[in-house]
Amino acid sequence: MKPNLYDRKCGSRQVLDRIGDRWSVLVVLTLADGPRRYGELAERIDGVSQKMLTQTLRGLERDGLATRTVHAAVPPRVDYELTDLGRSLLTLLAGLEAWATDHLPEVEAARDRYDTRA
Amino acid sequence: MKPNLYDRKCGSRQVLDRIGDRWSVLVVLTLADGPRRYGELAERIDGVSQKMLTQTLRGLERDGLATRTVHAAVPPRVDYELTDLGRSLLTLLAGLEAWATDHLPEVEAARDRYDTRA
DNA sequence: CGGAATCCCTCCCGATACTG
DNA sequence: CAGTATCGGGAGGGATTCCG
Repeated sequence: MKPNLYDRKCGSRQVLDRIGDRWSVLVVLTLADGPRRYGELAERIDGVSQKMLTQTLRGLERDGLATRTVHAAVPPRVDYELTDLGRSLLTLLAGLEAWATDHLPEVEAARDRYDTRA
Repeated sequence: MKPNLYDRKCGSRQVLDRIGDRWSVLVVLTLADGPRRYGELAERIDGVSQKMLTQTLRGLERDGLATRTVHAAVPPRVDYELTDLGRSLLTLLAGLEAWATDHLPEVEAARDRYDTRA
């Protein structure tokens, strides 16, 4: 049976939920150019709390989109990296990022129109 | 100045937030094949409440992604339809839908592995 | 039929403090 | 440095009721 995105019990909807998560998208995009340390991610992604970053990374790890590598050293060093699966998603997310920046003016114009009229 | 997705004050992030909204994605996909009535949308999208559907449609309308057309008739009839801007986004979202269904088995397998190990 | 308005509650998320 | 643990506020969202 074909996965039905519109059925709330279908797993594909849960996959979409992960994609839809704001932090997941930003984290995956940040991992585009290769492995990153925890601290690097925290620094690059403005506004993310420690808690949400960790939680997001665990989620990505659980879904097989990223790997977590602990280097035995002092101070501790942990690297996160996209898996093949994660990279296959990256392509699509990069498209979304491009769309968001490309069409930002149109969206903002539409909002102004809507708000002033209403 | 180039829009910076990682800056929380940047408008592009707000655009991403709309994309990230679970109901928005489903509504846009449901509008793929042409105009739909309010009731049709409510029926096809499992689990959406009246309130969230209306709220989502208002949001899409505000951002210029969809139009709302009221037909003067009894009983009332309201059609929603994607704009050109909305259709340009549809392409990307359809890609996400395909990814979600295609890679669902891999994601579920990864989850099982993660959960049994932990 | 297609909403708007209200109540109400959950749980998401941020802030803070502590640890290996 | 890279987390975990805990607490509390606030927004998101469901259920219900009423309206044009």
